[in-house]
Amino acid sequence: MSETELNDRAQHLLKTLVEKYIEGGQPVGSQALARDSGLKVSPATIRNVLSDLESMGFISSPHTSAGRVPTDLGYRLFVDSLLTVQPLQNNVIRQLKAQLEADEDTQELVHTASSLLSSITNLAGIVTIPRHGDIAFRHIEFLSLSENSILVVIVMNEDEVHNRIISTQRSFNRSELEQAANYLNENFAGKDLQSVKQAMLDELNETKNRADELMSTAIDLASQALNSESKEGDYILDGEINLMNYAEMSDVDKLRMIFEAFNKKRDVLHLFDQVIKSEGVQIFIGEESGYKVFGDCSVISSPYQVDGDIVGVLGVIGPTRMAYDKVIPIVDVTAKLLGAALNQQK
Amino acid sequence: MSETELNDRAQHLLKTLVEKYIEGGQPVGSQALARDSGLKVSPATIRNVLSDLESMGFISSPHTSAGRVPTDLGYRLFVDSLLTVQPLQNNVIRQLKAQLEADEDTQELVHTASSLLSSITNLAGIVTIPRHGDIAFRHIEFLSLSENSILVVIVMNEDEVHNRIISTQRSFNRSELEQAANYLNENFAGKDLQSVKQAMLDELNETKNRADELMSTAIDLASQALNSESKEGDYILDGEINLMNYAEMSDVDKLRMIFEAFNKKRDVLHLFDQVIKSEGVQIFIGEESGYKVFGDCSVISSPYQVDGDIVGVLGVIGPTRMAYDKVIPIVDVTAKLLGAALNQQK
DNA sequence: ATTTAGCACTCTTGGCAATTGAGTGCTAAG
DNA sequence: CTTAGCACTCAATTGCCAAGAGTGCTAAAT
Repeated sequence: MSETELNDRAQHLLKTLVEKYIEGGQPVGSQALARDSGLKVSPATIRNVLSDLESMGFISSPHTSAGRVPTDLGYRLFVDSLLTVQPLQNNVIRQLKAQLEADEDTQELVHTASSLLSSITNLAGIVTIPRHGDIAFRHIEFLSLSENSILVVIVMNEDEVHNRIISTQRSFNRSELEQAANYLNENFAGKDLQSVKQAMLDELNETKNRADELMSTAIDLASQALNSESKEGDYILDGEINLMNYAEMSDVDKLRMIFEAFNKKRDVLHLFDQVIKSEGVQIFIGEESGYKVFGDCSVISSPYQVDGDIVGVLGVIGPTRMAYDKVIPIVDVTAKLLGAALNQQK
Repeated sequence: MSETELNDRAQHLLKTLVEKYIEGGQPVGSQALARDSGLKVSPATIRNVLSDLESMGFISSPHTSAGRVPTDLGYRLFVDSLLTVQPLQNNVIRQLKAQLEADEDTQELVHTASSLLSSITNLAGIVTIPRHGDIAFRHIEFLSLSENSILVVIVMNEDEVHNRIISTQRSFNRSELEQAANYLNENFAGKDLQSVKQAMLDELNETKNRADELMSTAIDLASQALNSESKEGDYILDGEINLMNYAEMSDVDKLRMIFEAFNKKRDVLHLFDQVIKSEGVQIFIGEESGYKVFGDCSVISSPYQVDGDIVGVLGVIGPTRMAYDKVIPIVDVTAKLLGAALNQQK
């Protein structure tokens, strides 16, 4: 059989093989398949099929006398066209909904989502901090801390509070700071962050001419604080420890590298950048992710949206051998429910 | 030899044994000791001494034909009276100082301290959030988010900003909120948090009579927000991953339990509670900590103080077999420098 | 009384078959 | 195209042996 297309039987066998391997973690042999596939064929026949599947790259055997194990490609075919996803249990949905709706602010929400993902799937849960295309400046407050340091509190969007301490050349008294804050609040509240920045810069040039030092400094301070607020992507991780439960992660070295990657964040964010562009659940299997560290892992992820705009990505990461049928719908609805909860908050 | 007191030679041998074991990680035998102890005695003599040390519980042998390994008790004697601590290199002190002084706020400082501890020692660094006996109320701000939720921003002490969203029965307009904030800021700024709370409660009763609804609500809001601010002990952990580098931690199960303990925080905080009461560096070796999870770990910790008051604890945690002579002084000076940096910030 | 050499003993470690068992690939017959 | 039969491969286990490290004990030496 040298066709490129797989016939039904081959597909069915691949499917049961992957299912059995996911369940048991042991290489699956022809006997076991003959017994459990439901097909009325002998092990020998199955061996022929397996041999084909192997030469097509869907499965491989660790060594001669072991059974077969799915390759990344095998998993790929499995999730793309063989998988029958488990319908999500109602109580899981209810649990998710209840927990997410209880939260009051964005930060909490993101944490809860991450924690729910990890605890329900027993994998590591990741949720990126949502970033709105238009960050609306809302309110600013200056507080003098000492001679030459000022605490700036900025509220953006609905409920995001940021605070930064900035150093100044000279000291300001309370009324100066109050005036500056008032000025900024009255003129810029509700405006888009980008345009605020621009307006501030323009203003800065103008006021410099007018030598209105206070305003100039106020603007300076605010934009300093705003600038350093471009944290540009961060995520909340939860349940990394779950990964330690899996046999395929029993190598401490591998584990360490994965944990290091989590700490550095760069790679994970990069990976998620690809997800943010597309809709729906996205799956990276093993090497597909492009990162060697995650060579034995799969990532199941989905963007989530507020107001129809994608504002972030969430997902789970775990061993390649994971229960895709259960995890995929969980990631899917969590993304939807998180979006809904964020929407409601407005 | 059945004395309870150890003679000089026995002490010296225990010392070199511990040193050699810390260095090499292998059980140390009589030959090795005869060679490296500097004593002019034969292995046979040393064996006699080792036998005594073993029966006194300071060392033990994994099996008959292996050398000896220090027990927790052996380590204890070692750190208590045999250890010669390494004087800290000047450039390490300079590095610590420079990095800590660069930080502007308490949060940053605590993070930096934790990160420095872990990176210098290659162990896990822990720093508890400082807690001042008198938390001074400084400034409050209300911002209406929606119909029935209000964002409360409270600044306490020098630079600690907390924000909370609270739900309200009815909606407030901007000037109402401004008035309320002004009232609180004018009357309570600078006061101790406890007395503010009390004053607020008193005020609340009064104003209820006067039916001054706005003030009453303002006070209510503020105290609600303040109440939920009693997070009562938390710490910043850094470099857990370092622990994965040690051979004695190569058991994934053990590692997982330790990481779980870090996540739950309870046990670590409990342990640190004992440190906060005493001055100077405190060491828990293996089982001494009282927590099975840390049975193979030692904790080296020290309280740190601001204005002469102990406000927190920092330390490192790592395998029992660690370089005590180097780590102890590092923890010591880090505690002092963190205290100094916090002081300076005021 | 302490130290030490000598020696028997114990226990781990590594290497080297031998055996077992699972699973395969091939071939020839159905 | 399917399947029974069979030889073959390879990992995993077992038992065994030798080497090496280190000990404890005893008896002699200091």
